[in-house]
Order: sequence, then C-alpha cells, then structure tokens
Amino acid sequence: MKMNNSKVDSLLTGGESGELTDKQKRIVEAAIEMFSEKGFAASSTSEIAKRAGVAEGTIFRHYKTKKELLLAIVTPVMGNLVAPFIVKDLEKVLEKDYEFYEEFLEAMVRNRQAFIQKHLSIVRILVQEIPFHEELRGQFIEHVAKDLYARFANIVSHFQEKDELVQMPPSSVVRLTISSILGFFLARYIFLPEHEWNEEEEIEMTIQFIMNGVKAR
Amino acid sequence: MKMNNSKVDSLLTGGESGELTDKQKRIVEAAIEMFSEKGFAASSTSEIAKRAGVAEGTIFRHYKTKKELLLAIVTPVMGNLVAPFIVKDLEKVLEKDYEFYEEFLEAMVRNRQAFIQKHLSIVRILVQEIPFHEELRGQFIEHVAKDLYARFANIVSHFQEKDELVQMPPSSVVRLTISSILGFFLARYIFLPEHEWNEEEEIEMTIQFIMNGVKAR
Amino acid sequence: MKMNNSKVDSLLTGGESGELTDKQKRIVEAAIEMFSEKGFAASSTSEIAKRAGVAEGTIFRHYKTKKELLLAIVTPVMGNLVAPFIVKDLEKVLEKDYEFYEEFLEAMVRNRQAFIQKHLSIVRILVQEIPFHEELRGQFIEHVAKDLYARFANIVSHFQEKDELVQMPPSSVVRLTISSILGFFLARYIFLPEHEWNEEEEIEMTIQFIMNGVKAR
Amino acid sequence: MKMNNSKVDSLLTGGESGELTDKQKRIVEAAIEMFSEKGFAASSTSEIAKRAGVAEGTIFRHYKTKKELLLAIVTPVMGNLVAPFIVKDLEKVLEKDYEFYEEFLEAMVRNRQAFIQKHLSIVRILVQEIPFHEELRGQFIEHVAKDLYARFANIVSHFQEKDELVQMPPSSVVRLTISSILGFFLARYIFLPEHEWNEEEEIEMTIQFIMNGVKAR
DNA sequence: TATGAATGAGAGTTCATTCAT
DNA sequence: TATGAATGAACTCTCATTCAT
Repeated sequence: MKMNNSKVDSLLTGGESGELTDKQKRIVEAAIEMFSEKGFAASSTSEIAKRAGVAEGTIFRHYKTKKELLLAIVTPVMGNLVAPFIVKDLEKVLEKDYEFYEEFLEAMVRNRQAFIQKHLSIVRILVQEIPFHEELRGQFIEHVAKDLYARFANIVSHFQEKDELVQMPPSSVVRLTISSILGFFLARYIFLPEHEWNEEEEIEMTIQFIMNGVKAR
Repeated sequence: MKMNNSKVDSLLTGGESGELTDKQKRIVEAAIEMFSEKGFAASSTSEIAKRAGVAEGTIFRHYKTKKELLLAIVTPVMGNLVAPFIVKDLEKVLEKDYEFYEEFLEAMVRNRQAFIQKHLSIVRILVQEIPFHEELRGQFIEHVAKDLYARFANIVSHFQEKDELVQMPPSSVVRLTISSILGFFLARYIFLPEHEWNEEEEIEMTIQFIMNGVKAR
Repeated sequence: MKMNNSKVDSLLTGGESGELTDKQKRIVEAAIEMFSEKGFAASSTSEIAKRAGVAEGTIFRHYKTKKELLLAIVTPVMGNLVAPFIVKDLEKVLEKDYEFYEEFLEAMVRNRQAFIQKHLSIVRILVQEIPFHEELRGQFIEHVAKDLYARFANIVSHFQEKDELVQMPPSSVVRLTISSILGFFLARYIFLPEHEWNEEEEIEMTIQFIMNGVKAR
Repeated sequence: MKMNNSKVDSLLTGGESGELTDKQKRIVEAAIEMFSEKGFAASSTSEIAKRAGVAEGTIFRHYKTKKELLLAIVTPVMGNLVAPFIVKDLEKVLEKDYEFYEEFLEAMVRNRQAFIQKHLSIVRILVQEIPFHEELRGQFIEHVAKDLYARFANIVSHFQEKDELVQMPPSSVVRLTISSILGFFLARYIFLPEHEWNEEEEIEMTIQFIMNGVKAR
C-alpha cells in the first residue's frame, strides 16, 4: 500500500498542507492518473477506488459526487496557473525587476513551463475537460481571459511607454504572445508529448520569434 | 422529423454523395452534435438515436460499435484537414502561383479557416478525442506530423532558396508558423468560441507577426 | 456460393426430394451446423443467414419463427430414428428373418449406427434440445418411449417364447438392451466424440455383453 | 422473500459453509433453477435476479460474468461427482472392504445415485452444457475420462487378479460397466424423469446384468 | 472515518421478426 | 420469391451513488 505523502502537494489543499488524509491523497492521485489517461467521463469511480486502494464508498465520503472530485483537482491548479505570475511577477515588472520585455517573457515562460511540467497531468485534464463543464469554462474565463489578460495588457503598456514594443493595441500583443507560447506548450505537452523535443532551443526560438513580431522598430 | 439531406456532405461518404441513406445521415448528424457538445464518452447511443429519430438498433446496423461511428465521422475530416493543401497548393506554390511566402500563408490560412468553419463540430471532436484514442493519434501523427510537416518544410526551403525567408532550420520555421496559426485557431474556435473576435484583423496580424519572425533580413 | 444439393437429403422434405429450394437447403444446412455447434438458443438467425448466404428475411419467408426452423430440422429425424426399424425390421423379425436375438441385435445396432452417423449433427441437436422443448419431448415420448418400446417388447416376447431369452419382464430386457446401446452411442457420438474409438470391437463387445445378460440359461 | 439458507450446501462454497452471503445463495439457487429448466443460453440474468429477489447488478458484483456464475455452480459438482468415489472407495476396495466386484458395484451405484439425486438440477445443467463450453469439456475429460477411468481400471484389474472377473481388457470392463450405469442414470434422471420408475428393482437388475457380462466363467 | 454490499438506472449491443421494395 | 433496412425489446454488464455496519 502506497504511503505517498508528497506527490499531491499543498496546491490541492488550498495552501495548508496536512489537510488531506493519506487516503484522500491516494484518491486524488488515482483520479488524476485516470482522468488524464482516459478522460473524466470514461473514468469510473470504482477503478479510481481500486487504484487508490480504498473502498468505493470512501471516495464519496470525501467528495459528494464524481464531478466534485474533478473540480477539487482542477480548480486550484487553474487558479495557480495564472496566480503567481499575476501576484509576484507583475510587481517585479512594475518595480523594474525586468528592464526588457524579452527578459520578462523569458522569466515568465520558464516559470510557467516549470509549473506545467510539475502539474502536467492536471493541466492536461483541465485542457481536456474545459469544453464540457460550464463551471470550468466559467472559472477559466474569469481567471485567464479576464484577470491574466488585463494584467498582461498592463505590462505590455508599460513596455510600450518605454518604447520597447511596437505601437499595436496591447490586447493584440498579448494575444500574439500568448498564442505563440500556448501553441508551443500545447504541441509540446498535450498533442505531441511523445515527439523528441529540443526544449531549450524551441523556447529560445519562440521568444525570439515573438520579439521580432512585437518589438519597436 | 428532419429531412436534412445536405448538412452531411460528401466528405463523409468518401466523395460520392448519395452513399448514405437518409437515416444514416441523421444518425451521423446527431452524433456529431452530441459528441462535440458532451464528448464521445459522455454521449449515449440511445440519445443519439432519439435525436436522429431512429431506433437505437439502427445505429448498430450501420456502425458495428459506437467507436466505429466516431471514426467514421472523424477520419475523413482528418484526411481532408491537410489533404487539399498538400495536393493542390503544394503544386501551386512550387509552380510559382505564389511569389511570396506571405501570399502563400495568406491563401493557406484562409483556405484552412474556411474548412474548419465548415466542419467546426467535427474538428472540435477531433481535437477533443485525439488524446484518448490510439487510432486517432496514429492517423494524426501520420497525416499531420509527418505528411504535412515534410511538405511544408519543402515549401519553406523553396522560399529560403529565393532568399525570402531567414536562414533558420526549415522545421523551426514550420513549427513557429504552424503553432502561431494553430494557437489562433484553437483560441478562436475551440477554447474561446464565444469571445467576440475581429477575425479579419486577427488573421492579418497573425500573418504579419509570423512574417516579422521569419522573413529574411 | 455453395451449390450443395445433396447434403440435405429427402429426410427433411418428408420424402419427396426437390421440395426444398436451393436457398432453403442452404438455410437448413447452416442452421444444422450452428444449432449443433452452439445450441439452439445461442444461435442467431442473422448468423445462420450469413452462413447460408441468404438475407435474414429469407429465413422467415420459409419458417415463420426460429423455433419452426428447429422443428423442421429435428422432427423428421426423430421420426426416422425409430420408424424404419419399426416398420421393416419388425416384420423381418416376426417373419423369422432373424433366427436369434443376437442376430437381430447386431442388425439393429449397425443399422441405427449408420443412421446416427449420417445424421449426426441433427441427432446431436435432438439430444441437446429435448429437455427444453415440450413439443420435442412429446414427440420423443410418443415415438420412442411408447412406439418403439412396445414393439421392441413384442420382439423380446417372441424370442422368449422361443426360449432364447431369460424369463425376465420384457420391458426390463428392453430397458437393459437399449440403455447399453444408448450408453455406447451417447459416449461415442455425443459426449466423447473426440476419443479414439475402436468401433467394431466396442460394438461386438457391447452385444456380447447384452447377450450375456439376457440369454436364457 | 425466500429465506432459504440450507438448499445450497457446502459443495458450492468449497467446503466451509457460511462463505456465501444470503443474497449470493439466493442468486445461485435461482440460477440453478433457471439453467436447468431453460438452459444456460436461454436464461436471462434479469430473470435470475427477479427470482432471487435481488437487483440485477448484485449478480455481477459476485460473478463477473454470467458464464462465471455457471462455472461457479457446475465446477464443484463436477469435481465431487467422482472425487469421493476416487478417494474413499478406492482405498476401501484395495483394503478389501469389498470382497466382490458386485459388492463394490452396489455400493458405488447407490452412493452415486444419492449424490445425483441430491444435486440433480446441477447434474442436469452439467450434462446439458458440456457440449457448449470448452472449459467444462476440459474439466470433464480430465476428471472423468482420465482420473476416474484410470482408477476404475485399477480396481477392475484387482478383481481380475482375484479371478472374479472375465479376462477382458480392463478398459472394456470399465466402459461396459459405466455405460450401463450411465445409461440407467441418464434415462432415469435426465431424459425420462417423469416416467414411473421402480428404482430398487432397476438398479438390482442393472447390476445383475453387468455381472453377467463381466464375471469370470 | 471507512467499508463494500447493494442498488437500479442506463450503458452498448444483439436479437427475432417485420415489411416496403 | 428474396431482400436487407428498420425496429424496439431484451440482452449482459457497468455505473455513480447509498447506507447499514
């Protein structure tokens, strides 16, 4: 019987570790495994229970429904997908920790890559299930489309004022930047994860590519 | 009872229309609707039958299993997603129908956008189900990752020889081009379809953005 | 497409050959194959149709129900299982074609063995389905348990009067004789058909065995 | 609702009674009833559930498939059909508990008759389903055709050495003995159970009959 | 708190039978 | 006469969820 008490980290507990019992952790881990392998709808609670080494009933003691289990897994990651960036980096940027957009981009991409890598399975679940669950779509739009977008636009404005970036609507710069990065992340981690990637080089190229498209001339 | 005999076009019949009976068409349409709304696993054959206005058994007379129905819907689109581009446009490009990479890009993006728009639901299904079905992943890799990639790289080489494009490995130019375009398409049609998009402008910008990143200096 | 026009012989037509169309014959053959392999309940009309190379509907044009098809196959054989014996041999016996019980036994066993061998599949179906179909049980009891039994007992009486057989109730002589022979046939053709049998020897021994048990002392 | 907690005895539990829950017992009983009445293929799990007074799902909680239910019922009886005879009686015979073959025959027949009578329905299922299930045929051949046959032949040799039995190949003595007994049992319990039988007398006669056929002269 | 037997609705699939062609 | 698309009931089996222990 697994005694894993580190794989599911504080992310899922809302910050204070130790809130999840050992069995709860095993349930969450098993669910993450299955959801990301076969999708939410095709995963059965009975197999999750089996993989977690708990009784079927135990799952429902902790999560009223199967869907609640999904949300418990996916919601905190969705928040953190953008949260740290927003909080920390935004300040850093405005406090001139980053003198150039490229520097900021570099830091952000690497930071988000690390995050995605660490929570790969959950991010995969998130991407796969968003189209089918209103709640997820709602959260996603609020956090990403609004929050992140707005703050990111601020940052872009900041660098435009410093004449580093081309005078294009900030929203467009953001869109282009994000979709280039997202394009890479999706290809790298979701659609073609088995392909052999030269990550370092690809990232560098992607950033250069973006810079060529948005730097002031 | 619907009498739709045009929505499911020749794509699904392998070219010659009229191969699908009226009921078969209704089954396919209902399935496309449901699969793209709720996902394959969460769609039940009984509801597909109900929506199609046929008996449940009728579905299985035409498609041995639910999965075969999925493949019958998705496979031809997967082929056509890249096929026309490959066959027609490749020749056009090499026969100098397009003098500039930008011209070619423009034509290709618009052509593929039209295709995606026309078969939006099916493309959505494709994107959503690829991670869960080996057959689909296999087809996708063969068609897109290999076929399209290789031919696209040829085109890029062609324009590099004409000194229009930067001297970067063709595969990287391809990757960057595709992931920018894909990034847009995914955002536009899959992840944020409800957002109000100024398509014309976004496409133009995306192309400009790509050109900035890849044109010879 | 099979053009078999000899395998299903006149037995199934009620005597006059040519009554069954080519398709009908193929249906009957396919049904015999399947019923004896998988049993009546586990055989589907659709597979019978496939094996016969006809449309599903065609079966029901000739036989109103699946059960009627079973009866059409099994009934004539059931009749003939005992009929010829009764008619011809009974007379022969009484007209002293057979001077000794052993002679009669020998002739009967060989004759019935030939019959069973020729119609093995159908006999197998008969044995397997009798417990589940009242009609069959009814026919069987009437033909075998009554008809054959009664006539057989007459024959035994005949030989008892000639002092060839022990003075035991004729019904018991019949029962012992039949169950010894049946025991052999069941083992040989139904339960252990794959076992390597030395038929000639076994039959001889079985008859000797019976004779030892029933001959006058 | 039946509260039968004795009909399904320790045979099905592997020896230790109390291993089957009340519902499990009811399922097994209902299944035995139905299988022996209508045959395995023609019995539906939904009707078994109804007769057992449980939900259909409950059946599949205890037996993964319908076939597993069949095997769970039939396998232990198949083993016990020959096992006790082999173990106990063999020793008894060789340790001269039985001085004469006839004595041994008598004991064996009565003992097996009691067993068949007690487990009649299951034996009926066994006989009916053997032709359609490889597993059963395999078990049957191993247990009966090999095990029992070999040991029985030993016993016959034993009595042949004592000059009680005719000098015929032991395998033939066994075959004749068994098929006479089997012929009686099949007629008595499987094919013509409704006929009025004078059991005592029939058995006695059968044994006499066998003895006449096999005793030394 | 944790269990796992039990549930019954509903899953995908097969079936014997019908009927318009 | 023969077809095979169509049916819908019934099939075996799985599911998320409940609840007595």
